Amino acid sequence: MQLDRIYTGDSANILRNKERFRSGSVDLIITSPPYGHKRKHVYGGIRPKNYVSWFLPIAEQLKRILKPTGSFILNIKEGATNCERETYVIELVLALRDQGWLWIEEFCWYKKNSFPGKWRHRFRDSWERCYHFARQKDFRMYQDAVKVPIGDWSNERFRSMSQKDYIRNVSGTNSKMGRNVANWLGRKKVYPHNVVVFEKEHYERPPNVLRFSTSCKNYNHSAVFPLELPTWFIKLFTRSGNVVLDPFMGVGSTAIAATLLNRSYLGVEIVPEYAQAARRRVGEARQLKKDSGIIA
Amino acid sequence: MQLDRIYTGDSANILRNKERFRSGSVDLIITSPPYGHKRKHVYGGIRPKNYVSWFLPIAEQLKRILKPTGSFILNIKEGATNCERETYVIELVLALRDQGWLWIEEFCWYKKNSFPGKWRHRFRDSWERCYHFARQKDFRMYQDAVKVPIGDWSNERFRSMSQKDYIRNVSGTNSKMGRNVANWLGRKKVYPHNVVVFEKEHYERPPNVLRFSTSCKNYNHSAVFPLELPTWFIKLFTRSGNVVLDPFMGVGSTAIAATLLNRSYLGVEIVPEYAQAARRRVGEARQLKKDSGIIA
DNA sequence: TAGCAACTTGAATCTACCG
DNA sequence: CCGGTAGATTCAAGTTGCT
Repeated sequence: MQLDRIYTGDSANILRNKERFRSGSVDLIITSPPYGHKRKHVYGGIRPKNYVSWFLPIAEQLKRILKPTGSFILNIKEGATNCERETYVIELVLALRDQGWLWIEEFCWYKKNSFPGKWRHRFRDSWERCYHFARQKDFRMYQDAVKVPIGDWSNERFRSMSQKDYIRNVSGTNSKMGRNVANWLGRKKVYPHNVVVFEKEHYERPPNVLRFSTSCKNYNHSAVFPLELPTWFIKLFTRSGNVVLDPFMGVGSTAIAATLLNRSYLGVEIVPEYAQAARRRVGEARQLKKDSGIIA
Repeated sequence: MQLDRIYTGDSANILRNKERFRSGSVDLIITSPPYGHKRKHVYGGIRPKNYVSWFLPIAEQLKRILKPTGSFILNIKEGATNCERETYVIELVLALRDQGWLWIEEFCWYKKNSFPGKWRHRFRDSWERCYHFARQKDFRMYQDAVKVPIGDWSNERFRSMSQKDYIRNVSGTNSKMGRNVANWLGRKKVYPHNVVVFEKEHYERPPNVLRFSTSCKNYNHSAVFPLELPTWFIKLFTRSGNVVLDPFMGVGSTAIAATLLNRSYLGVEIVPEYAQAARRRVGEARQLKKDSGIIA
């Protein structure tokens, strides 16, 4: 099996190739498939009512290719037809469970820069679903990899600790949750919570809500996701040297993120122009990394 | 039918009373029912596997009581069992559609003050679902009532990118939306479809992500939602003098919000102590409004 | 004063093993 | 092989001090 390749073709066919995509060989699948659309000319253009039956055979192959301890991240959002939200996405979740996938989580990707809405009965659609599926309960998850530095507040706060900071404060409900500020003393890194400052930009990243800017450069492709999105999940679910697969690669964000993080990638893209753009962009990213001497 | 009353009792029974809850009499139903729970001591404690069949008869009555042009807002979030998310919430959505409801929208309530936190295979849950259902396509919606000044919108949107970048980005897409935004950049005005013009001011249509903090004063109730949540939906879907129903009233947030906005309310609460607390809190709110001379 | 910034630990459930 | 039990695993509708 060759790594770091982007195949031009239809995932519904090409994923069945057991030499190119060997069973149990991939650590993470992350993808944003074509969404169901009423209008045929939009990218992909699977009809909502056919969506589940179109996706299931592909998911069957993905299950074969994924390592038993791997994860599958599916970025998707149903549209609205005739005033109603489509149901194919939630039907797909139930169908994937029937196929043997475990539905672990639904992350909310809150899109900071969503376009304004223009509908009388509907607001701007400013979030998408990122489903996390796994093959078995003990999938790999590297939570420490997404820790962030503790805030500057801690210096001041820890200097003047009050009596109450040293005792455990339990909530008034019977939830048994509590906090003890003294336990945070000396901590360098913390789990992601609300506002993360990164290169002077503020990103919000509470546990299962992700807030990134949408991509600035969209390469004439209507569904590019920002690098931060695959980056976050690649850090969370893989380690250096692991393999990441995107069966609907588009212009290659997943492959670029994987490359910058020293992971290998595999991709499939049906539109030749997109596949070509993806290969070029990955090459540029690899060069950039080499030039800058970054060893992640 | 008497208005501004909170009945102590079980919604599964009491909503069938056609004198207390007359057919087609309510403009908005907003509620946060007990979630499915494994733990018995938690409020409500309906088992996930029984949830849909428990809820459907109640929803049938809600459909009877709601005006044809009214809306039903359901705040809920599934938990996790044995490493997987429960499926009863998405099954409920499909079942409610079968019952004749239109699924209009799913708002994301992003709890911006949620704790960080993690378990071996899971981060802390920091968002909940707010489903919007309606009986028919032409439900009432007063978007002006929740408008946001356009200044905030442009500031936030362009904080992280230059306007030139934005034009370049947007004009690369084939979407019509892109041209609208590009136009807007040049003229500082947007098509009226994108922006609400109200008293000569331009307002953005809000997104379908709501950012409210969870309530901190819990009144011995483990699941109080913040006043902002019912307030926002009451403004959006009702006018002064309309009637709002909460069949799982808890300590009365919905009734308080309705009172402060000069709407009438109806409520049902099964726990006598909560019902009593709700009546007391509504009375306090009414008094407060009178004292301060606010006429909303 | 408003806003910010941070996990813990008990209990229910699951599983593996033993009688 | 089945059922019961002990040990392991999983999950949680949160607040509040400080600047």
